[in-house]
Amino acid sequence: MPELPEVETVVRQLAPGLEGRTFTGAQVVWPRTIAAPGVATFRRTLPGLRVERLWRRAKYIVADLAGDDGRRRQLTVHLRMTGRLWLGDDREPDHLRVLMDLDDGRVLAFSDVRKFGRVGLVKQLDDLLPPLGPEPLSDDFDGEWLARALRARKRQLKPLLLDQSFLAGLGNIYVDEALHTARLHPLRSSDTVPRARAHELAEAIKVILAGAIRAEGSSFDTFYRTPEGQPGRFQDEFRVYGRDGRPCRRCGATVAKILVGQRGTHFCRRCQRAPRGLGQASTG
DNA sequence: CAAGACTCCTGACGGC
DNA sequence: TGCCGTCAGGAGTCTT
Repeated sequence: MPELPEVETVVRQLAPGLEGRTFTGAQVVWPRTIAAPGVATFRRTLPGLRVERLWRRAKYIVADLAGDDGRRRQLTVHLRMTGRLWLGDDREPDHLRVLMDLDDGRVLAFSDVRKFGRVGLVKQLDDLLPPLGPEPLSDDFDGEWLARALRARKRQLKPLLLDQSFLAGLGNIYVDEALHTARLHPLRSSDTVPRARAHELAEAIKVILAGAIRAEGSSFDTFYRTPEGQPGRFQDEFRVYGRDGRPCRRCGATVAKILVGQRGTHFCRRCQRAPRGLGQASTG
């Protein structure tokens, strides 16, 4: 599922072909995909708006738009689970949800098997984006910040790191990978993490995300593909995600899978010690 | 505030 | 072969 590295890859591949182009029209195949405004307003507003810059915030793809008449808007795309965004051809005719025409004759296409993805068009980004924590690859996020932030809360690490208002961009895969690298149990309470381990976790998050971006994301099923149609390569470097029942790549113990907050959670019982007060029963 | 359940969706997959 | 139940999960919402 697209997380920060996958969304970043989409932005990097699309930006050169999209920046400078002007939208000329739009078709909405599945109305609920449009988060804002209404479908009619979306279709009426988009034509004439030129893409000044394509960038990413958390897992949102954002296009800054400007019209000759001085209008300013921002187009947002959230891929959620199975959304795909690409430029140009008529590849993948199935599951198309929104088609946005460009002045060079190409189309910015959004497809989405499970229909969770959303496209928005707003005057101000704050009108659409929920509260978001810092970007994990920015200087705003480091071991010191994380140590304090963990201590200020009292929440299980896994759900906390998935919480976009705490830290932006992580999803199920990279949280499991980062906790494994930092040898922290997913159910451990955030306020019990020692300062040094918080620094390790922050470093793990940065290293893993950067590595995943270099590998153009992770593709372990048929869903995520880059805008150029290629699968990512980071799945080959997974340490725990999807590896339940197989040996831990660090210590050889069998990787466990439990449910945490309705999400499959993979970890090594030997490398990632159960926190005090959590018996075997509650750790799966 | 924390945590769990529920919802939105479809396709893949296991069992019979 | 086909039918049915289950599972997967990002994130918003609601309940405990």
